Amino acid sequence: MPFTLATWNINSVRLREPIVCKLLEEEGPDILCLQECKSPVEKIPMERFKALGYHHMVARGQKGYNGVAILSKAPIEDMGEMDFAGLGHARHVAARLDNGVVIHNFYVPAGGDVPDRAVNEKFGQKLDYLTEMRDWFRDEQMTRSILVGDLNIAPREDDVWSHKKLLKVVSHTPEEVEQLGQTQEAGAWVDITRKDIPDGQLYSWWSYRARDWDAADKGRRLDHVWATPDIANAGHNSRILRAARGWEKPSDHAPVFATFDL
DNA sequence: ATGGTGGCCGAGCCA
Repeated sequence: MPFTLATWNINSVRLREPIVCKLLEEEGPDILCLQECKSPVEKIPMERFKALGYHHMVARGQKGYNGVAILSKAPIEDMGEMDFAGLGHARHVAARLDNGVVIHNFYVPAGGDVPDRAVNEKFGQKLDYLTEMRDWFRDEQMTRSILVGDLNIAPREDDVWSHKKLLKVVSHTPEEVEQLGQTQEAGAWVDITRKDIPDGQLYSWWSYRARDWDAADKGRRLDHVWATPDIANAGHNSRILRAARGWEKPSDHAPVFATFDL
């Protein structure tokens, strides 16, 4: 049975409840993975999502910051969470579908402004988080798994509006790109979005600070869908719903979709 | 070179 999933950094699930519902109604993914819910789990407006057919949720939350959730039409099993780099943040949760596929939903630390761990502790935490992800994937050797989320890194030159201008900007520095590459390699993860859309500029995030985000189009591809090699061939139909960036009271991220024939 | 916006909560932190 094929299923479609979407991943979306929602920047407050309570404030954005109307556009989460809009996405569920108009696009109807089987699974929606959210990041930056910025809410305790018990305050996520689950009744609204249930009314649209999404009766199941696996989530981790905290007050005001971070938070990840997996919404599903079909039952899912809570597979726990990891707390990398000892941050004590709600940045990961995993769920298993009936077909045995495990979905890992990540919100990797943004890393602050200065790309130097000697002067910016947050940048060091981001690198450490990725290192611990790498070590976990190396030790676990996962199969039948999908990894989605806001990884806060745009790895390719065509994942950003200007490779040259962003080389020293956190999210596209060579150090981060190298670290993300190691994390991806450790689990042999296949970038499904780029498998489906191999060429051309591709973004999932546009800053709130731009005068006209659409016209300026200074985007970055921070949000990712990866799969383990045993199921990577089942992934297809990747797309980024850019229109959602222009919805009422938008998130600064657009949802990323993929379908898996499994 | 700087400041631009937005969300958490109701100041200052985080993105």
